[in-house]
Amino acid sequence: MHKPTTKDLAKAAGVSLATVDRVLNARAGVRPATAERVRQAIKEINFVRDFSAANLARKKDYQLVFLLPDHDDEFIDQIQKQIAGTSRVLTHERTKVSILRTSANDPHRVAKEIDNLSASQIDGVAIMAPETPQVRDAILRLHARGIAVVAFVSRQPNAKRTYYVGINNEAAGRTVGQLMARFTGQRHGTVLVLTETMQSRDSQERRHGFDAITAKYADRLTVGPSMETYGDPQRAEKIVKMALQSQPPMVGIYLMSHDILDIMHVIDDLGMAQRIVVIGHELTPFTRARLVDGSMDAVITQDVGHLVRSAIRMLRSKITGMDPLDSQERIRVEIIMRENMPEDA
Amino acid sequence: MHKPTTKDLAKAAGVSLATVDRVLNARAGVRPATAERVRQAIKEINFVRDFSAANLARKKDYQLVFLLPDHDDEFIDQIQKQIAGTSRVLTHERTKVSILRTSANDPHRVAKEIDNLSASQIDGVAIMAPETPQVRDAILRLHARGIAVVAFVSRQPNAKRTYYVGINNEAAGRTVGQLMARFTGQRHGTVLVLTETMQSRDSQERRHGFDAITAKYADRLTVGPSMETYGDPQRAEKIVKMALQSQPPMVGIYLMSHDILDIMHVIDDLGMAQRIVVIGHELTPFTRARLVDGSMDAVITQDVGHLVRSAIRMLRSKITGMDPLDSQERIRVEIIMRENMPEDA
DNA sequence: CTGAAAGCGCTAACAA
DNA sequence: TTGTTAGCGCTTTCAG
Repeated sequence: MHKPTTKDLAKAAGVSLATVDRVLNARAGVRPATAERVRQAIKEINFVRDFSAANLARKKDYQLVFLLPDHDDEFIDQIQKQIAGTSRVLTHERTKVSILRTSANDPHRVAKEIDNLSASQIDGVAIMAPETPQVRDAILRLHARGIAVVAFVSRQPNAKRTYYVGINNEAAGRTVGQLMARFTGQRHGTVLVLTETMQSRDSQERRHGFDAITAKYADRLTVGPSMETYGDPQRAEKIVKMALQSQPPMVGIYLMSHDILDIMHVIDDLGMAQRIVVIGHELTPFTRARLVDGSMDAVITQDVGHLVRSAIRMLRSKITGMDPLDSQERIRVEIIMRENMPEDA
Repeated sequence: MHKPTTKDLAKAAGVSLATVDRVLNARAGVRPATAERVRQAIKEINFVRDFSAANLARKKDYQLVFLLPDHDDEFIDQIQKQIAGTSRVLTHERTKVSILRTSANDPHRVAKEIDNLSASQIDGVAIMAPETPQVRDAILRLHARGIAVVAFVSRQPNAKRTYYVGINNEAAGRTVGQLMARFTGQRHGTVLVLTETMQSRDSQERRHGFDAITAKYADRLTVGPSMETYGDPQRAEKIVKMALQSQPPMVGIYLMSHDILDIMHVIDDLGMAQRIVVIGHELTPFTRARLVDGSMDAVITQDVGHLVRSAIRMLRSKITGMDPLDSQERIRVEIIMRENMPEDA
């Protein structure tokens, strides 16, 4: 027998195609009894919807937008590139995605931007923005308007029902901790933790995971407090120089932010990268080069292409009601060294 | 303006829908001049095909098969599970995949099986089998019959035009080498390399990569020849016990095959796993447990779900002529430790 | 509240 | 060699 279609379903339930369609799409105007009859028939004949046929008939393009911080760094850059690279494939899936940049540090502006979105013809939004009450509320407003939302790269734990597409930052921190411990061999010394800011929840989670592991090595590793650079190279330099004086001597540096160009240049200038274990986040052209020349030892990263595709799939599945393949959506905490660096950009 | 359809294309080229369809699908019976006219029009109006509509109209299911070795181990098991898990999603894509098991060590049987396939109603095959002349020829016969083929997990470098879905084994070996060097700290000692067999090209590639890195640490690491267990626990035990006598003492073990249950039990019984760095391949329930209890230090793996999906996508794209998104198909050499172990099975 | 019928973009007989 | 036409499985007016 062939796979049952809406026609079969209509026959089985003793109704017309239109009615079948109505209950399939949970539209109003069907007597509860009738609806129930259809639902029964679905079980009986084991009906499964053909979504591509539905999309074809609907003749509708799904409009998605990525809301990204307007601050420019390599990581954001990669995200943009991946979004662009995906769009060709998306044409075949009746999906259009655009990018919107907004000031990451002004919660009100972000919230405003989100509200604008909910007014326009948008079906889904991936939001990358620090968690704030304003943003959280704006997200809830999106939900209320029936617009699909996912939290992208930055978790939004207080915006209920908001799926998170991104790495588990605590696991990432733990992983760095373990690598730091192992890569420093049996050496005794201090470890410097450097970040742009500890304001963000991501940083806090990473630090938490990092400490959980390094605590086990307290007999030989002394981990200082997280030093914040506020994106200021001068400040970064002072911090690193200071740390160099420490007793016992410095054996490792954990670069916690993904924006680490300035900091790495400072470390370079002091000529210590080769002697010290340096571990950071995100695989970018810059960190890639550092892994190759040995000035960084490992990078913890999330596959940006996967991140983008996963966000899109999740949005689409929320919009169409078709549920996703969970195992495909899990974002892995990847360890990259020179030896297992993927070849492409 | 709306996205151009075949109708627009027909109008633009001054031909009928049927003719458009013929050139789109490279079918015979079109005068070259006419075909050219259509091709011109495609450029001009920037036409892109709607594949899901095409599939709908074709009313055809794509039949794919995975040809797997009939030897049972955890890795094969995971592959089967992932194939099963993917099938739900595949229903929406008009794709049916089945699994065929065959004796991996008998090239003639494998080739026979492949030939049978080419007789039946199959559109694409993913083949996991050691490279042999027989298999290579059988694969070429598939190509000749217009059946899509990919080499799955095992490369087929001599079967021309056969795309490989799997990890770069040399890079995997290099990665293990680097981890071994770093995880052993500054210690001096010997490293045991254990494998089921060195017959397979995969093993040779891994070994090659491994040596390339450990050679740099020759001053403190002595790496012995690859010891083959032939799947015999007794033999494994003898080898390991022998290695334990070595001077300088053993500091690490590289388990090169993915079938390592027996070997690990031997290592356990000798009570040395905790003192020695043990690195192996593939994340399975078994290796997962070893990472947790600390008897293994790291595992190099390829995401099996990704592997399966990628093979399917490549086959489908070969069949439909729709080209894939390269960046999505790159299979990564993943490093898994206890800290970054993905949660699910 | 329910149904009949036209059509989404493409394919595949069947005619011409 | 080319065109006409009836669908594929589903949605969506528009009547009833």
